[in-house]
Amino acid sequence: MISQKARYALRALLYLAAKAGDHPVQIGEIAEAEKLPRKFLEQILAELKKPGIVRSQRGRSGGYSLGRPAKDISFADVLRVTDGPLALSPCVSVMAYRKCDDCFEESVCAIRKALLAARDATAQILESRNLAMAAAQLKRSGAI
Amino acid sequence: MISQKARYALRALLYLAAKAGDHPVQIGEIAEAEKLPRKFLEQILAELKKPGIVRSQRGRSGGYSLGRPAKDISFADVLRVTDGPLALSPCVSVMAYRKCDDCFEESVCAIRKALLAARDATAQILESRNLAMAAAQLKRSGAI
DNA sequence: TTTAATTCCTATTGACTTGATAGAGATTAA
DNA sequence: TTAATCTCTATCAAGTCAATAGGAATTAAA
Repeated sequence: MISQKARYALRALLYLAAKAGDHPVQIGEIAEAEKLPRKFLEQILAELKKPGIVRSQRGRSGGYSLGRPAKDISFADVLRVTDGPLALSPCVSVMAYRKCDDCFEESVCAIRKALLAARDATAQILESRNLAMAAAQLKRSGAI
Repeated sequence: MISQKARYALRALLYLAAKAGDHPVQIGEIAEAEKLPRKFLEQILAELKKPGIVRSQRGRSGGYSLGRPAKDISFADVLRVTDGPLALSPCVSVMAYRKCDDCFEESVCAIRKALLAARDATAQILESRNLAMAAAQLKRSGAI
């Protein structure tokens, strides 16, 4: 299951993607519109800022905007920030590989082989879905 | 990521699948062979017993064996017991559907659509891999 | 120059989950 | 009868999750 943090992040980002104006959006507006806990959202946006998924403008009339085009921000990008690797085991993570603590011999591990296939399938989907697609979907269904 | 419990469960089950004798295997043997914490393994096998993944024989010369043919125990079956639903959100879980707490309108949720596709991809893989395949793999690679 | 509005940073907290450990009870073959 | 096993319940420390809090830094506008 994804974390609450991930849900909040995705909703905030979708809001930014749907708005897509020229000037930044204030955190208060996002929190109110999407009914997100404001202070928690601050932390989340701070994390999203590090890898450049959002960028911020400080001071009066500051706010947040997407760090790059919505079509270049995938669900995988977001979930990796909020929830860590997509993989079901560190030994099959592409972005954050690590040997399992008690692994005997990775190359013959039957568990690993199944988890690797699962990772590839999940990543293929989540990397192919981006914020632009999701925002367009929302518009089509009249939710915005 | 899968839990430690899931790893232990899979290793114990693979041990049973590879052994595949007629009489049950004692928990002490499994724990020692696979280097698993014995008392923790007890709890795990108890959980696997409820849905019939393993069955047990009590008393002297008792032990555990697979509850059905290894080819009929998928990775998905095991992970659902140890780690809960495969889905990334309750609203896309097939085996344990639940509406998200703060969901506005499920049918137009853009997040849900992506997570649903991810679930299907993951489930397709994990339901198609079973203990018999994994055990055969181990034998082929000479690990047993 | 001041002020007000905003993001930024760090600490804290309660509830829950994880990964065990412990010990006694129930069952059964020898 | 006994010894070897599974069964059940309780407990625990450490970590994670989902927030909340308060003030510092920054900037546009008055």
